Amino acid sequence: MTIPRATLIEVARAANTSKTSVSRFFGPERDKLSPTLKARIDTAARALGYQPNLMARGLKGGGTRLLGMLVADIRNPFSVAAVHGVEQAARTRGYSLIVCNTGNDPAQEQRHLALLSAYQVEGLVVNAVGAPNQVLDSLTQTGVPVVLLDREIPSVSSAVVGLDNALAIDTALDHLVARGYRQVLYVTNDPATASARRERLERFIDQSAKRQLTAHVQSSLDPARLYPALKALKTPPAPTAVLCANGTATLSAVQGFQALGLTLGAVGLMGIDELDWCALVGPGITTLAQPFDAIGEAAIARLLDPLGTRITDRHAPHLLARGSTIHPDFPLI
Amino acid sequence: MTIPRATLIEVARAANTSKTSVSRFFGPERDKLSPTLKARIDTAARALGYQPNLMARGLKGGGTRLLGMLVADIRNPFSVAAVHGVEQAARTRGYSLIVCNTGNDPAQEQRHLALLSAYQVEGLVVNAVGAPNQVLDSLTQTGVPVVLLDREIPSVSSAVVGLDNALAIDTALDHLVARGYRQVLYVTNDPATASARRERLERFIDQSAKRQLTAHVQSSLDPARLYPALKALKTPPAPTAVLCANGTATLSAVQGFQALGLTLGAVGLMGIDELDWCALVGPGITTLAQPFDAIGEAAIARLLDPLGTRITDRHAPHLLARGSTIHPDFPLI
DNA sequence: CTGTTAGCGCGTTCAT
DNA sequence: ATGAACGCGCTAACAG
Repeated sequence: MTIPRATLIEVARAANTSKTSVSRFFGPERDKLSPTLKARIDTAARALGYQPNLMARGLKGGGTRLLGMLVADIRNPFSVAAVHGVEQAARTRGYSLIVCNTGNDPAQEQRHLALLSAYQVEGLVVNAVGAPNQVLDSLTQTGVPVVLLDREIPSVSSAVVGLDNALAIDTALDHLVARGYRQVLYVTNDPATASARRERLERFIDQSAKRQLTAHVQSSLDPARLYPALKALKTPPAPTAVLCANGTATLSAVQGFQALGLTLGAVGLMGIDELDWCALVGPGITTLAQPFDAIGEAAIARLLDPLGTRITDRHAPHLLARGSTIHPDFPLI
Repeated sequence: MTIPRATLIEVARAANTSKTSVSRFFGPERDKLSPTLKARIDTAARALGYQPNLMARGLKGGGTRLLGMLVADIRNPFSVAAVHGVEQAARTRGYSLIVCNTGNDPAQEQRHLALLSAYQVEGLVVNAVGAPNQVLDSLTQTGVPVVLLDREIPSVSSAVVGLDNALAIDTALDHLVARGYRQVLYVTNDPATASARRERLERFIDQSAKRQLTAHVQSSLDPARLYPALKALKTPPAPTAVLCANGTATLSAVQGFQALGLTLGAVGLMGIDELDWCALVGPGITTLAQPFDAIGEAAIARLLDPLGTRITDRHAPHLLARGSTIHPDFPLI
């Protein structure tokens, strides 16, 4: 009982005209049609419930108006926000987005990349997990623009769009210093696997020294390694804060605080990435929010406006100061 | 400097054979080729970096292997989990997913539906916000299977896959009763706009009566209306709990608890939908988690296995009991 | 302004 | 086992 979908030809027949005119009616050349013809086509198309087949259109060279996005882990709030930002920007320009989740698996990443290319996407936003050089190179070679989101890939020269990591670290340290903390433990998950984590870590080491802070680094979120590091903060020699490299690290740190009975504020806590619950835990957790709308817009702009050399790739974070960085000895006025 | 993507014909030429053989090589008829030919084609294709054009394939009737998913609000954790579940199930069967976010806007919903149909998706998973009867009907009429996720649509007969709402409410009430609560405030956002909310609310009214609980309903999350309702719970006549219809309601309730100084447990709190932070707030918030893997799998099964009449559409929640439903007068043994 | 013709890249008969 | 020819739905020259 399934009626096949109406085609251009059927509409043309019903409207007593040719394919071309109908095609024009749905394209940018609609003006070049006489009012009478337009009316005829309109009624015919409406009556048949006609909808252009975007696939066939893409075949000829009209473009698929499809963009691909590769995400490391869709369940990570960072990815969700990024997808949303990119999607918004894409829709604004009349593009749709195929989102693929790699689940942090490089093999999946390769497969999905191949798949997206097979779907003739006109551009690709990649939040990489592995280093799919080959695929990406062959892709750019065929003229498909690629933008890297948050993470760069060794030997891939595409633009990287994301947070200004150096500025983020600087902002965080400035805030912690202003709030009276003199010693900082930096908590991050494996810096080897993502360029953004490396950038942040390096900047932290560099700038904490410049600010004369006592700095420590904990580069594993495994409780067996993280908790001892936190425990050492219980009776600190100076006001001490924990700075978390991203949302995942913040989550682990908060769990650690609760498990070990640390008091938010007495030991400061601050994280990069804003999460739903950061305002809810205890006195609220101070965070640096990423401007995902701007980032998504920039990614799409890089993809679709090849001329745009003045596009901002590195975006400033937004500080959300809350109770977790108020030390009891330095209450706010 | 962009080299156009290699086509079937070019591979054929390079391998000194015909289009057909190359086509067979990439299709299910690969066995029907002689080993020598297979080898020739393989090297040629590899050398040219050939990848079949899935768009062109779809044109002839081979199917696009594309599925569409429409989501009410991608930033809602419910949607994220649902997308993930559906995507997993789709990939397992070799299908890709175009995810469209309606942002709770019925107009956008209509547009995206039209778009997905234009992309020749072979099936559609819809988490509706409005009531796009027309589009959906014409879609099913052309043979595109549709599955409704969580929310049914008036006068659309497609299967609805999601949580077993009645069972969820029953489970919640049983838990609250077992934990000693005798009075329950049910907090929900507008029940008019989503069938799942209605189902839950009705079941709550029905079953709370059956269990001889004193029941109240608060059907707005606006602080101006919600907070007074919560305030009334501060000095309750009997052990009282708040039951939240979904993650959004839980968030609002927690904020209310904090703003009004209610103690979790002394006033019980329980929510449908598990969220990252539920384990972190105070003594932890008791929730009912939705089994999204099973739900996604069921949705895809309904779409792709037309024979499957034994598919389970309504799925049992998973109780995560935590401290927010431990009343001080009834500590656990 | 409008219609005619020729592909786009691929799967699919139907021959060989 | 292999290849030639046709058509999918549409857009892009190219006429009128």
